[in-house]
Amino acid sequence: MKKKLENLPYKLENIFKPLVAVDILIFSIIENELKILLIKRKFPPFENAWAIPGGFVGENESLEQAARRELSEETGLAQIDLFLEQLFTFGEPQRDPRGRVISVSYYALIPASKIGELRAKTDASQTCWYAVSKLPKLAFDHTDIIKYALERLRYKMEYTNASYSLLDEEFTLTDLQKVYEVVFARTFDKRNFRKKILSLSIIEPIGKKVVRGVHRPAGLYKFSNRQLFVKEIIEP
Amino acid sequence: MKKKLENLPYKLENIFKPLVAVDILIFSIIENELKILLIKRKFPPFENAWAIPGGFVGENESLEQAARRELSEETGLAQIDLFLEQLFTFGEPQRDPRGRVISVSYYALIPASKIGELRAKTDASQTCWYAVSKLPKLAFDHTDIIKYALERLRYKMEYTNASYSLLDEEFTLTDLQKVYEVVFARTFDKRNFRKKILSLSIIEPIGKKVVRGVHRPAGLYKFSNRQLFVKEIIEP
DNA sequence: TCAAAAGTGTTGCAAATACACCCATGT
DNA sequence: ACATGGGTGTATTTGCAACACTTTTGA
Repeated sequence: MKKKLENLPYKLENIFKPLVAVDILIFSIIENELKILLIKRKFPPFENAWAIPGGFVGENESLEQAARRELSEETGLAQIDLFLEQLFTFGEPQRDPRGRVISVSYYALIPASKIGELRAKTDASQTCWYAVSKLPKLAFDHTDIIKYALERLRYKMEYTNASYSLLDEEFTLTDLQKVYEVVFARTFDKRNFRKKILSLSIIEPIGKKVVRGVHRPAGLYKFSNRQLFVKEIIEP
Repeated sequence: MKKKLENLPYKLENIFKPLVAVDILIFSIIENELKILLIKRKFPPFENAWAIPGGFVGENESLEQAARRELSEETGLAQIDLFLEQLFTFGEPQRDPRGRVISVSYYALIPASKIGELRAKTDASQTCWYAVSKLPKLAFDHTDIIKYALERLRYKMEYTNASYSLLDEEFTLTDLQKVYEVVFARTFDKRNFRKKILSLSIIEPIGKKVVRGVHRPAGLYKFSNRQLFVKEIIEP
């Protein structure tokens, strides 16, 4: 095979090779707000501006592996069952002053309870969770990327079980409803919400109750399936 | 700015740079079947195997420009109002024996009537339209890519006006229904289909009729908007 | 006994589905 | 006059949206 590859009508080493980066948008619900993890850039370009964390892809890692590595470096989390999905690949020639950079973006959802100490990376002097409704001015085209990610996130939550990744394994129906209310920035009717969620059969009661205040205990539920699951869209 | 970029804690020239290719899945409806344009590879790897057309990204073109260039090279079509959308970026380290290739895939929809002479490219000894239900064995992971594209295409056709790009500017309601029936591989009730499509206000009658056989003439319609248009998913 | 959240059903409306016949045309 | 696809309306079902009160608990 090696031999055959020498007969190409072009030389591989003459083909233009851009830098390839992976950016990761890490979302979580913290204090009843949808927040995203941003870093303050320590080096040019956009030194000191807030930005989506990311890094260059290593020679022997897949794009998703690179995204998981970044996710783990930023949050200390490396679980397999975390929601992580490719978002879009940006490749405008002029988007990065360092030269041609193709940026493959991913977005991840993590439960607030699992966020440990945030780690400062070599290329970040600070790290901060920002509510998506109150973003600072961002480096590159990162504001647009976040806006696009929010559309996708809302859409995903409509027709998949993606919300499993914003909650603990065990949760109450009110917890789940709050997740939807925060992501969609609106309220839902409690009775209708429960009816609908239960009719989808993506969660099931675990038979336990939890007392969380001076009121009636709430039943606990879990997702039947902690992999991404798409409901049927087309009627059979 | 140039000066600042010299103080980086890393050397840009030491960072790994993969090859970046753009693959394009070109769909059209031909003879009542959903077909995709494939090329027979003239050079290794996968010499003589059928594959999705593609090529490397040029130094000064955006990813979408590269996709449009490939589309135009393969089909001779370069219209702006053609449906063209990014599909996914594949980057497994071992997917191409030539070395690390990141492949950004796009998919396009073109009307059968506009397909002219197919052009043979330098890296294709043959070009052929295959029905997606009868694909040959394909190079790389291209079978999976097509499968994924079909899911996206069906989904897009459910909640957008993407079908404008599979039809001529003027079409009958039966033409439109056939497009949906071919893509979803099922039939629809004529009355319900018309009611639904018309209620969406994405097409409008142009007031002309066309006689196409020994039967009553059919009214012609056009899409009100030949850019991608997403219907509202969330109720306000 | 009170405050606070949990839990639970029904009704009306809108949208989707199922379904069958007449119309305009060219031969 | 007939074969062919074009064109149309209604009844039924289903899913969504609006809406309010009782229960359980700890203080």
